[in-house]
Amino acid sequence: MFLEQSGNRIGFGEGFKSMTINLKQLSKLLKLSPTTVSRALADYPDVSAKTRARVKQMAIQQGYQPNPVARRLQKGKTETIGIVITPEQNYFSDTFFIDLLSGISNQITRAGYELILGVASDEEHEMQSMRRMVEGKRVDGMILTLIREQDPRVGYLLDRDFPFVLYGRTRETRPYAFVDMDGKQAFEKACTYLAGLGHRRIALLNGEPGFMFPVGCREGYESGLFLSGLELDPDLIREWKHKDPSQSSYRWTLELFKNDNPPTAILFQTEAVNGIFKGLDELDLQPGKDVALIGYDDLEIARIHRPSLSVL
Amino acid sequence: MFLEQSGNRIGFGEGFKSMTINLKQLSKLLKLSPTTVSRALADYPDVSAKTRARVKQMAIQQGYQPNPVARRLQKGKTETIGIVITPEQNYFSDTFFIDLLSGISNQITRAGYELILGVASDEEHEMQSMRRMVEGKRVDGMILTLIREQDPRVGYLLDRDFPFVLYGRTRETRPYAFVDMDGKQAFEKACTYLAGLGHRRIALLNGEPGFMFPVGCREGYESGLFLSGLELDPDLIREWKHKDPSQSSYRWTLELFKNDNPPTAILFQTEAVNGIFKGLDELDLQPGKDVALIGYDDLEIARIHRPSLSVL
DNA sequence: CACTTTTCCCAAAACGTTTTGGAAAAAGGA
DNA sequence: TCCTTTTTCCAAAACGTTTTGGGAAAAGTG
Repeated sequence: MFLEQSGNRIGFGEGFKSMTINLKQLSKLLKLSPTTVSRALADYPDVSAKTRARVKQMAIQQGYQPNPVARRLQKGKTETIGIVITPEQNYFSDTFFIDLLSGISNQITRAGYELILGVASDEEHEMQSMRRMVEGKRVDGMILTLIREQDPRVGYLLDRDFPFVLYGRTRETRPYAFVDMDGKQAFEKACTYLAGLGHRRIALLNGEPGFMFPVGCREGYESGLFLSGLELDPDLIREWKHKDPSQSSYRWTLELFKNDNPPTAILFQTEAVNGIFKGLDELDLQPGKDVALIGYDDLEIARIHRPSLSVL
Repeated sequence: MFLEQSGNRIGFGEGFKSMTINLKQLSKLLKLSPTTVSRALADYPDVSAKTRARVKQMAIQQGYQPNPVARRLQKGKTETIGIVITPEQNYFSDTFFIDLLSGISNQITRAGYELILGVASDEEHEMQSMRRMVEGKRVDGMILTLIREQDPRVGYLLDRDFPFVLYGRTRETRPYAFVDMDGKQAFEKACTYLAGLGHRRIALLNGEPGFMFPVGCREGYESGLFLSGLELDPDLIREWKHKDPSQSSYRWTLELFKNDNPPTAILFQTEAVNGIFKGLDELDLQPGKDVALIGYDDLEIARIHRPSLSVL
């Protein structure tokens, strides 16, 4: 990567002389006390409609915006939510992740809050980045993603009663807020659907343990088999690696078909799609013809992929 | 997407009763004035080595961390850098983007600063999100990405002397700070390299105008042709759409080979890689054999792709 | 009119730091 | 010893807002 630079060095450190107006200045302009102006803008009932209107108009005219830092100090809230993401995250999806971030950011902005971002390269830094936000009193709440089955962050936050939401789930008995996809239901449906089509050898190319989502997917798979009166065959279950979904699922695909009684269908998370297709290609098997495929997760790559996939 | 929730509603809005210690409390503990404690921690020379040590030890023992909000108010700095990203960004790369974010975040954290994130879905929201940060006095400086050839944000920031750095470049005569890749040099090299191998019909599958990077790439391509004594043939230049690199480059690939005198090599940004391969596949052309390919940008997908690419 | 209630406004305190402008004590110099 | 300099500390102000706790004027009530 070639780097260039133009112009003088720019000092972020010097601070920026705000040319914007102050509450005190605004109140002077209006010949009112700062109290009244503040309360007028906050729609308190103890300021007359007339002055409220006058204040608001002047505020707009002067482009007044209360200094968020001062407000936060007084209110004792940071009006900020923290999120720590991991480069690993990207392997799990392509546009999905940024779409998630986008939704979060929009809602947070709408609420007048701010989203501060930490990027951590491994579990240790994840924890460190989160503690910096929490103990440094930099945020009012945390959003956690890429949750592992055993995730010390959740215990940490619960222990100190710090507000948070999980995107995903973990093994923790105490109640907590989370948002997650129901992999169990999806895989159960997919499984019974395939069985209904006559498939008897349905393979599962699952994520490896460590995160929660493979747990649900496996549960759904097993329950789907059971509901369809099929036996579970451990030889038909394989787990791709988080670090390299493509390679590992490619290898497992090859291996699945070394079986004397090979699968006629494969269930998988979309992370594995590339590897599976590569494997089938090498085995001269036509996806959708020789082998039925059902993927899970609405990832962009699934939409682009050819031949097209059944995505649940 | 199925959503679930567990536990009671958690109110981010109530604020969080900090159980951490205060400067005043700490100073009381030390039987010193807040002034002295503050200055001791900041390594001012007007506090004796002995008390400085005592203060620091107690601070660590009590887990004291100065409240960043209060510090910011007093210092008149937000200690915060803003960045606005676009979902579009994701089409331009896969892990590359998060890697960039990661580097930025790490450096910013190291400096004790914070990174606040805005996600904007289009140009209008990009501007709006940036203005919110700048005029709302929420940041000391901005980082801008996905810069367009004509980018009103740059003028806006220059006009009000607000510190910023561009990741990319724009058409603007005033000096400003930026970081960018030298697409021109890369494409020139690639072009002369191919010409050296004997290629006479080198196609360019470039990004469409609107951003700066296709400009540099095209310049490099043209200069490479010139240096190799080749004529520029407009029929060999095509532009993929930002909105849909895969589809558009797929179509252009097909069209390139409808030419009476088709190309023997293609230069492209890696965004186009999927479309090109799909096109060549359909035309029964072997990449690397029937057509030489050189891609640009160190994207993860290029590493995974099979057959492997020459990536510059 | 005298009293109470309502309306409208404001001065002062508070949030938790850092900076300013000394002041007291200790040390040095003659 | 007396004066100057250095060392070490601190009280008060400041950052820009919101909240607290009234207070004065206006409006209602008998």
